[in-house]
Amino acid sequence: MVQRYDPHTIEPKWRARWEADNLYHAADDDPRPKWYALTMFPYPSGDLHTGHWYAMAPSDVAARYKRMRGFNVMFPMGFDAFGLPAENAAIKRGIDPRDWTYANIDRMRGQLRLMGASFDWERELVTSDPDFYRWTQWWFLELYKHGLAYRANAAVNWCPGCQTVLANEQVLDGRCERSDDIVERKFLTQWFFRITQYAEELLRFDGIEWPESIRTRQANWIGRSEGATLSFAVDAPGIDDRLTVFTTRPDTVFGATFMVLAPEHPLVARITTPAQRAAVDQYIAATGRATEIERLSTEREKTGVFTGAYAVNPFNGARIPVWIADYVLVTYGTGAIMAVPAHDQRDFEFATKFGLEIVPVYSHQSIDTAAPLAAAFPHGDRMINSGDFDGTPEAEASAKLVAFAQAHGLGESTVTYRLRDWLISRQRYWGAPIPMIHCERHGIVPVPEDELPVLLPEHVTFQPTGQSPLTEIESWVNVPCPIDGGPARRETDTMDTFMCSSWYQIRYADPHNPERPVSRDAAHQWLPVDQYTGGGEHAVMHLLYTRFFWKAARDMGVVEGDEPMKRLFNQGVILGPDGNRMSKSRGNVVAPDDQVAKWGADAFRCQLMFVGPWDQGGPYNPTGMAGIVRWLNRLWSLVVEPVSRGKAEADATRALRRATHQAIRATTEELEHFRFNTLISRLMEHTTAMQRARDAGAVDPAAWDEAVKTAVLLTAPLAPHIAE
RNA sequence: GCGAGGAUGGCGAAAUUGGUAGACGCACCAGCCUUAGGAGCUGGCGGUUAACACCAUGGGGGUUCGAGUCCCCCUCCUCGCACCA
Repeated sequence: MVQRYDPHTIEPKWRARWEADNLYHAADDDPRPKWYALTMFPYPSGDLHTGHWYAMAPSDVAARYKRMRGFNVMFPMGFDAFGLPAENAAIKRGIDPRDWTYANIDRMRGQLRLMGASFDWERELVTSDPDFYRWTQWWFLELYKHGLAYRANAAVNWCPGCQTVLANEQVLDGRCERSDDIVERKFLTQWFFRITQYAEELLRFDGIEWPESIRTRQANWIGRSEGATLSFAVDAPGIDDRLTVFTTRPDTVFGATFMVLAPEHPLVARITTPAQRAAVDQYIAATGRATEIERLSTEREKTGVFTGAYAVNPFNGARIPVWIADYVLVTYGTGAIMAVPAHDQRDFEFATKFGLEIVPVYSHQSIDTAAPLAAAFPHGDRMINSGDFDGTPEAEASAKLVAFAQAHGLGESTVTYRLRDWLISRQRYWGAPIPMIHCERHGIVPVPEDELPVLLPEHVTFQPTGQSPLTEIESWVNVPCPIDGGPARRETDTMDTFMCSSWYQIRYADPHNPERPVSRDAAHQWLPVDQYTGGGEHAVMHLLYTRFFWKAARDMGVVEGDEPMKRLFNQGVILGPDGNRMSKSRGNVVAPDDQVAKWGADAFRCQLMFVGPWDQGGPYNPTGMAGIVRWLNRLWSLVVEPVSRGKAEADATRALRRATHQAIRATTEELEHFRFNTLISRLMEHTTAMQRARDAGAVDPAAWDEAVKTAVLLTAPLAPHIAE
């Protein structure tokens, strides 16, 4: 009696066997070449959803493929366990964030096992374990030692919903990336990482294969801009400050007819004249209330106020008014601009509205520069109204102007970046405490390394007050100063959870090391990641932070090489059958556990991969499951049921062998490029070819055995249980 | 506004460097089988047509012996970025 294909019998059986055999543990001393395959680890939200399967199952296929190709594959899994939802659960339902998180992890661990993925569970890590965050804190101290962590007062993004500050990368369209609340601007003293020190290097992607879209988004985010800083004297009695501006168009400096400072610019208070003070103060108050969204709206009409002060254009001695306006951002360049209304549309609109002078400094073949301009024209032919520079063609103008400025001490060529330093303080409880101590006598003192980890206290009360809940715990906050034992206080902010995910892939190489975050040997053996897979939504957050972190770690001598992940693949987003994002409120959720209970893990894995190209995502097709199940059934029958072996037609044998070898070739090709949908279709064709051979009468034993063996091997990465 | 990607049957999608458009699968239709099932098997399935044949890859032009693929224009969709001086 031949057994029928029954995933519910074979799947648990083989998963238990793999675990008992420790089959997928990647040993450090394995002589085969290593392959580090990594899929982004999940946040323990409580339930493993189809999105997780869509990200992880194909990653597992790729990892299994590499294993079959003779690599010593490490494919680890863990949990990105710090973060706000745990704390929100605590506030909402009175559950301890720790209990909530670890209960979720227990549940998700079980759900992950259903996938039949070849995870190396011996290397599992949980970022909220003291064994892990001890090293997160260690990195903080190292960064501090190397001048890459500092505390500063700055304009920061404040999320009123989350009651904490956010990094620039975590603000999307003026809203909190997590809670969607409109972000406010505040001036606070916070901890930063000096990611800008690596801006130039982060723009290079040498030696790594990352998607063009991610590279472009990172490059745009870093926003390198070449130009010059020019220095203008303030023409006011008793004030000898100079106003420094950044411009990409130093060649238009003779057309600078006024200046504009950001309302928050530190010189505003000093240069404002008594007559203008009231208007200026009112304007600053108004813009302070405006949200980032309102301020950045392109449609919005320009606003601004005259400070009463004047500056002197160092190139032509012109006395030009100094205004403040919120279209100038304090966070970019020097927070001040020279306004050239003839050649910059924003300045043009401002000048037109407030009746300021407009002086073109370029001739233009189709514009009458003597008549009033209808709009700014950014590019022209030759310089005019520019003294000795008149007649210079635009292509040569900037270099000439900068050389002049440099020679006369008026300015210099400068590169500016849009990228800001990474703000990592969070006024929240459920994160790794920043290992710093504030002492009245010694200032900021790092916690000595041998006192790590700074443990998160337990049994905390949660009231989102805008301050870390840790502030309330006097017994934790008050500590002796490490220098003289005198009274001091702990830093009560915790670290951005993106800090944990910036280095987790390093820890997987040596997850239980009590001495170091990673040993030299383990780092050398396993790092960097050979193939990283995950969502592209992290383009300018996690994927940028981890590159920065790696480069810093390299410069500390902890890791080798310039990049943390050699190859990156971004899968698409799997949607509900109705084409919308899966959500309980829409009722379009496909739950992996249900699918496994119904069809088996192999079928669900294959169906997710069969719906379309992996990087494209798209709606899940529940009816399509029938095709996958039919295929697995046909495959099973062909392999386990007896066939008539004997003298086959030469043509039939040849056709079978041809189909088998085409399948081998196609599988290799498709797997190398993550084309799982077409891979499955090729395997289906092979299955059909086998059926045809079997139904034609007797099969050639050698060709048949080869076809069976091949079908099983080629299917193994995709549907590991049935293949086993 | 700028940038990138996309538009192929009823549906998801295939299609090296230009070379039989629609592989594979779903759904559907017909038939077979059966203790009638969310089962299995066989065949059909872009459109018009009795057939021959013709038409067909968002729309319009072009290059070419030959275009889903290359070039130009247009429409729509998706995703980034967006007062960055």
